[in-house]
Amino acid sequence: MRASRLLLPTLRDDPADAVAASHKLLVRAGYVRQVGTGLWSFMPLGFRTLTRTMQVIREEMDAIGCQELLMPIMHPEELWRQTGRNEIPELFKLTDRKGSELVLAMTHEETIALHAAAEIRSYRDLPQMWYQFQTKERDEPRPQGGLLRTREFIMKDAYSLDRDPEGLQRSYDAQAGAYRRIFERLGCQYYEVESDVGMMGGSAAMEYMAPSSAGEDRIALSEDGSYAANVELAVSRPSLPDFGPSAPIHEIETPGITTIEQLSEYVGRDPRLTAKSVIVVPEDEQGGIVLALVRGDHRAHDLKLTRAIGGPFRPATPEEIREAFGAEPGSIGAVGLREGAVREVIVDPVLTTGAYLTGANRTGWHLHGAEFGRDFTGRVVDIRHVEEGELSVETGSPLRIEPAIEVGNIFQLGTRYSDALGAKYLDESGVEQSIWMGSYGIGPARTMAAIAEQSHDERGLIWPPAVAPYDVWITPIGEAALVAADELAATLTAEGLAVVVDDRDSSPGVRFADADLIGVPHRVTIGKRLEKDGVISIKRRGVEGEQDVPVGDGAATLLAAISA
RNA sequence: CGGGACGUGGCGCAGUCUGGUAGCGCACUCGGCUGGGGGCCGAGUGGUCGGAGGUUCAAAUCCUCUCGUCCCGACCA
Repeated sequence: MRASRLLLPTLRDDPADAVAASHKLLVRAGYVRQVGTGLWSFMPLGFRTLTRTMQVIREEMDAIGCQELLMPIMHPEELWRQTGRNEIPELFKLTDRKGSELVLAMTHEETIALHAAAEIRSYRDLPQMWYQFQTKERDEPRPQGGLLRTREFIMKDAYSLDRDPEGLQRSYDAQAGAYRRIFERLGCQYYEVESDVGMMGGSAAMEYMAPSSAGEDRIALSEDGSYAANVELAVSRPSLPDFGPSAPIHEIETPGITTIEQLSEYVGRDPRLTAKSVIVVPEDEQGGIVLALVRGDHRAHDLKLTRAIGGPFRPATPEEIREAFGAEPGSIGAVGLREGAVREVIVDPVLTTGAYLTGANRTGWHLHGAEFGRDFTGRVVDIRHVEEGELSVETGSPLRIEPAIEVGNIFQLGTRYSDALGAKYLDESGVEQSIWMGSYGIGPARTMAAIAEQSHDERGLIWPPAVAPYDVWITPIGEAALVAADELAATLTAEGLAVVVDDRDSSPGVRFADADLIGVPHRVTIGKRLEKDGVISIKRRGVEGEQDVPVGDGAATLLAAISA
């Protein structure tokens, strides 16, 4: 392919509104263009990389016996009412000319369960695995970072149908294996981590996380590699203070002390010997205040606390705190609460051993030596934010916390969707049973962006070979060089490679800069040295130095490098 | 949803405070030189200053409303 015929809308400057590296580079290199907030076109270059990414995914899905199909984006809202997911705020809704209510699918569990209900009759029909590449629509509160978070995106979504939990586990494991091979082949560095089931519901879930500073998620990883989890549900062993002997609880005066730091300093005790009161108001009809207790040096994790409460919440106002506890914020604790002051006390498990310094519910006073069970109580739920340096529960290996981009996930859904839509089968003894479902997603465009985040330099993108839009970029300098370039391109193309001959009339420097920005793995320069020495230069993107080879060996050298 | 910022040729920006004939760089077109890292010279094309309303002799500039986009906090491939 001649570059002069390609749409290569490269930009010299970073787009002004871009922050993420992948956003800047994919726009600058001419891969994508924005249509609106969270809405992107894939230009020809970008579409090639997207297509190659999807092809790797397709091959690995096919390899585990997952069958490709295609379902519509627009669904009757009634279908979503059956699972209650029509209430999700991210769901786009519309009405047709007859007044029928429709939704734009954000995922396809309902549709799969609908088809399973209609087509699966017997245990002999199971197991099944189906997948598609289909557009998803999500009314995101905040699209972000170019391709990293969009309102419309193509997802590879796969679904498994099994007769029982054991079958589901086998399908889930097969998908996990395929996912590892996919990210491996794509050249996307990733971690497989335990994750929250979120809006999908279900029993088990893992996320495939591409480490990147642009990531919105945080994952906890043990140094020995044995533990990896999203901080949304990560657990750890915190360091323990020396509690000393148990003593009766007693009040101490702490004038003007409102923070853990002040308290710890004032009484001269380790912050790990204090308990912190987090006071929140659940945003539901039930009303009331929740008092959540974590150790003084710890933080409550919002999502963990949301799960513990069973729904969203907001911080309590100082007025609400004064009214419920009869004391100012900063002196609040769980000991000696009056009847009905709070809806519930939630206690982080760390606090169930030892004695703590905590608010006395009397302004300017704290309590020494409060012990769980003796002096205060509450529902024990892990709500603690795991911190860097804490130890893995299993092996005691230290944890580090890294930002990452969620590029894929797998869920064991169970029977939630099949029950809602009546997806059942008859077993060997003629008894009707629920179908066990799993769902498995990958965002190819987000994956592409994650790879761009992980693999670039100051000159531009550096694509892993599997996802590069072209395999070889040839820059001829001069008339004779162009002839040689076309010959080399023809040879390589016949071998199945995608090759660009940059015949544009720009100066060599401009063309080199474009080739580097676009990030094609192998670049060939054909110039003066062809006539002088009969050699051409081959350069690997992202690797220092060039290799001069006789023009006749060019194709063989490239083919060897590419198949290596 | 809360908070902040920005909309001026295709891209990146100045001009706005203090109203007075819309500018710079890049890109693009033509001619010439150049040809292994965004090269040089010359001549050009292209903008209802996001939109609407208002104030004024006069609005990119002041006022009101509105639309759009980005970033920071709660949600997810």
